[in-house]
Amino acid sequence: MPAEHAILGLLAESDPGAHGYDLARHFAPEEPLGAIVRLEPGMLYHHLKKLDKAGWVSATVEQQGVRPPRQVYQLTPEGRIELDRWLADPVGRTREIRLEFLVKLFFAQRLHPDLAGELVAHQRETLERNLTSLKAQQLSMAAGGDADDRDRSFSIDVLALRMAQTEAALAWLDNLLAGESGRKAECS
Amino acid sequence: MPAEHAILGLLAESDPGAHGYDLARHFAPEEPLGAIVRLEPGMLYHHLKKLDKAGWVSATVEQQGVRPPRQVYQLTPEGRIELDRWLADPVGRTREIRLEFLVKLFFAQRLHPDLAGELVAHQRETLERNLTSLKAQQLSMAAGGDADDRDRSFSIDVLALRMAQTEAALAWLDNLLAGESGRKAECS
DNA sequence: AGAGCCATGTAAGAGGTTACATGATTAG
DNA sequence: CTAATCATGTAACCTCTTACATGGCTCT
Repeated sequence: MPAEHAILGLLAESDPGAHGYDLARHFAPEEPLGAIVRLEPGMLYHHLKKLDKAGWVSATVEQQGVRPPRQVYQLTPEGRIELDRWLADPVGRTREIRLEFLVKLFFAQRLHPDLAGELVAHQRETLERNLTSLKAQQLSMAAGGDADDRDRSFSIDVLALRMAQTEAALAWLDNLLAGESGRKAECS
Repeated sequence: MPAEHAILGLLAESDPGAHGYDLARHFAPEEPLGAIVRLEPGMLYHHLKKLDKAGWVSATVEQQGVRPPRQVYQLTPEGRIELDRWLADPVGRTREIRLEFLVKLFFAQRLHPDLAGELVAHQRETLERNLTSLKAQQLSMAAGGDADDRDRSFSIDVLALRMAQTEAALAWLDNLLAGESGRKAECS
């Protein structure tokens, strides 16, 4: 799922459009995007066909003599709408921060630099809600006595891990916001 | 992969063996194990067949009159060896802590309570190494100047997230160790 | 009488990985 | 001469998800 939106994002940045091989380069492991999402050529071409069928990209064939003809893809207006909707939508679970949110952030900074801060803020709120719910579960876990001691102590450890990971992500988001406004202030 | 080892772990705990439906109960979402790994019945039976073919479990059929016959599975000696090997082996990546390591911890505490602390210590070392490598990448990133500014600043943010998540996991592991030795001291 | 438990599975399909095929061109 | 680049894909193969089929039994 994040891979397809990453493709939409790349097409939004490449003005006359791009063909599969062009896009594949951005998913090489040394590129910033490839360091987050891995995408083999086979899957890339598969996704492009799916996006075409969904009406989010459109292809125009470009003949090239001896090589296979290039399919040059462009973002359609519907595709752009879908991309913007996706970019504004924070991820629901903490574990999705590492992949999907990073991809959103990557493209938000490029396509809507002024709205990237809003994405971060919304993501912060979502994680804050998750943290609250984890705290509630922790309380009910300490009280509720239908499980045996080993089970309860283990469940408490699990909750503690989830809370620690969520808190770490929240702190990172705060640093992001501080860093960005900091850089803005430097320039003014 | 963690699901199959969880099955081995459950069979190690159930003495005369267990059939699929028995095992499935442990993967219900309200059970401590089901809160970590989700496993639908279809996949469970599939895994049991795979484990049988691998020689890690063996099945004996138990007729039941009108209902479909029970396949009662038992852990084989090879299965036990594989389980113990897996239990002693820390996970390589921080993101595997949330799933695979928690399953290891769950069974380590039940099957080898005295070795659980060792697993945690080994996991700590592994994550510590990961953290060192992330720090090195961070340094080379700040120095290396072949990328444009946006790319570099983004890559730095990505590294900062990974470090924050790894540090959170390390702190949680430390609390685990402190908690366990604390509980041991209480009992003595 | 109807819901849900027991106990096994199959079937269909989505999604992903890995490896390969093509065949000229260009760089070391 | 060898290897990589260009540019597309296909094929085989896993894994996982979702949903369903069976059919008697027990609880309310």
